[in-house]
Amino acid sequence: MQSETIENYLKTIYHISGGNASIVNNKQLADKLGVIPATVTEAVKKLHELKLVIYEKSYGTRLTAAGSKMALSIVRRHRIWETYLEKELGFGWDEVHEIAEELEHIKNDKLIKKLSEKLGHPNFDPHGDPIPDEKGKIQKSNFIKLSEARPKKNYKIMGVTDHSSAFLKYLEKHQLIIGASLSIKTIEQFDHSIVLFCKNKEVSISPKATECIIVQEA
Amino acid sequence: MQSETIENYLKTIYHISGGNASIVNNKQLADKLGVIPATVTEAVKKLHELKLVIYEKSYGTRLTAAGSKMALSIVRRHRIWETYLEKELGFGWDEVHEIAEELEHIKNDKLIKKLSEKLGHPNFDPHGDPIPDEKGKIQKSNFIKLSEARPKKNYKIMGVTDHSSAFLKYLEKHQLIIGASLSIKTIEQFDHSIVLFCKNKEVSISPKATECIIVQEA
DNA sequence: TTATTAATTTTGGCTTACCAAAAAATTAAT
DNA sequence: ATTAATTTTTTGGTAAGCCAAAATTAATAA
Ligand SMILES: [Mn+2]
Ligand SMILES: [Mn+2]
Ligand SMILES: [Mn+2]
Ligand SMILES: [Mn+2]
Repeated sequence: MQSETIENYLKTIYHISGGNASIVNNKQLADKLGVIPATVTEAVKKLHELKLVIYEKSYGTRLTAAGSKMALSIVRRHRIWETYLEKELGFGWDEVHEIAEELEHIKNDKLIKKLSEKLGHPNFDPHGDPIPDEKGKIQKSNFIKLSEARPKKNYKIMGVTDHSSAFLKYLEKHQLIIGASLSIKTIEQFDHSIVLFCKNKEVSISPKATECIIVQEA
Repeated sequence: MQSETIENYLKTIYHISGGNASIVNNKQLADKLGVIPATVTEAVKKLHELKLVIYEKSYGTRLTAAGSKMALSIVRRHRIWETYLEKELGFGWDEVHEIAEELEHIKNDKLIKKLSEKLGHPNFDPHGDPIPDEKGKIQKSNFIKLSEARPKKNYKIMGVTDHSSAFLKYLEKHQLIIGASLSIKTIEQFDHSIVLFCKNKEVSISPKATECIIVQEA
């Protein structure tokens, strides 16, 4: 199995399982990876052989300790590159994901070390996602989704879970960028859309969007 | 044919042909690419189909205009990355080639543009090799191999043609780095080894090494 | 000009990573 | 408890990129 393929599988398993090595099924993997489930079946069998996952037939797949370690290292590379592209090379936060998707596969520990160093060892990428350290440790946080926020309270935007250019541009338009402060005015009970104040303007955010914005109570 | 494979073939054809689209044979390609000639035969047939080379059976292969353009763009990416790794990230000139060998395949014009910009649009890489511009144009120079230098004259080291870590470390040991001035003391007629002065020290350089050092008359 | 050597191509085969379609198993709905 | 829908696996097949060995062609030496 080619290294880049392995890495994309491990990373995707990691992301779907939410970082806690919980079980992932073929359909989800197939969808995220853009292949059909039959292809996933073959792949996870091989990853099992490599002892990077535990694959139980007709049930699902989860990362082993070794697989988890590899996944974390790929996630680290991805997020370091995203941060570097934004901070050092002046790319927009909506542009970096796609490029990092390729750069993440360049395996040279010294390279990542130098990039991280130059950035002052950042803990979060431009989307607010935590960057695992060399050992794979991720900084804990009390972030919640905006959809879980309570009325009247104040929050700070810490990240996003949708990295698409369309979504990020939409956020920028409303000045809903990382670090911005906001307060919840009301939450519509019938459709869960949220009306909030940000930069002295009132904005109504759809439930789909509130699911993709990560905040921290201020 | 996968893009990375195509790129490595085109780049290698370009290098062997010395940049003038002259004919290249299978054996040379096979050696440089680390495959057997049979594999090259198959590959050049496909590249011919793609109109990137002209392949004439049992005779040889040369780049078309399109192939040449692609090759130049890969060479540009490679050398920009090498320069960036050395100048911005502090890698040694003996370390950058290997990493650039991977980075060169990331195709994002804006990325290369930003790197080049940050470096002030350099014309030469850490080994003294010219960096083609966005249009593929290469700066002309009057560089010669040290093996072609004349006694008594003074020269400046402009580059190397062997990028191996072993060779570059050997040069550093004798302070024969890019930009260094030297004068030729004598040239041994029987084996063509060269005795030269550099940094007030006399060094004898083997013919194999003089073939790999590029100089300019001072 | 033969004979020998070297380079090239052909043929047959392998592995990886994918897909399509059919079969089997699981899960959800009635 | 059946039926229907969904997910998963199996089976058969493809294209890319490689190799080994045999056959061909070209180049070199005798
Ligand atoms: Mn990837
Ligand atoms: Mn990110
Ligand atoms: Mn390469
Ligand atoms: Mn170079």
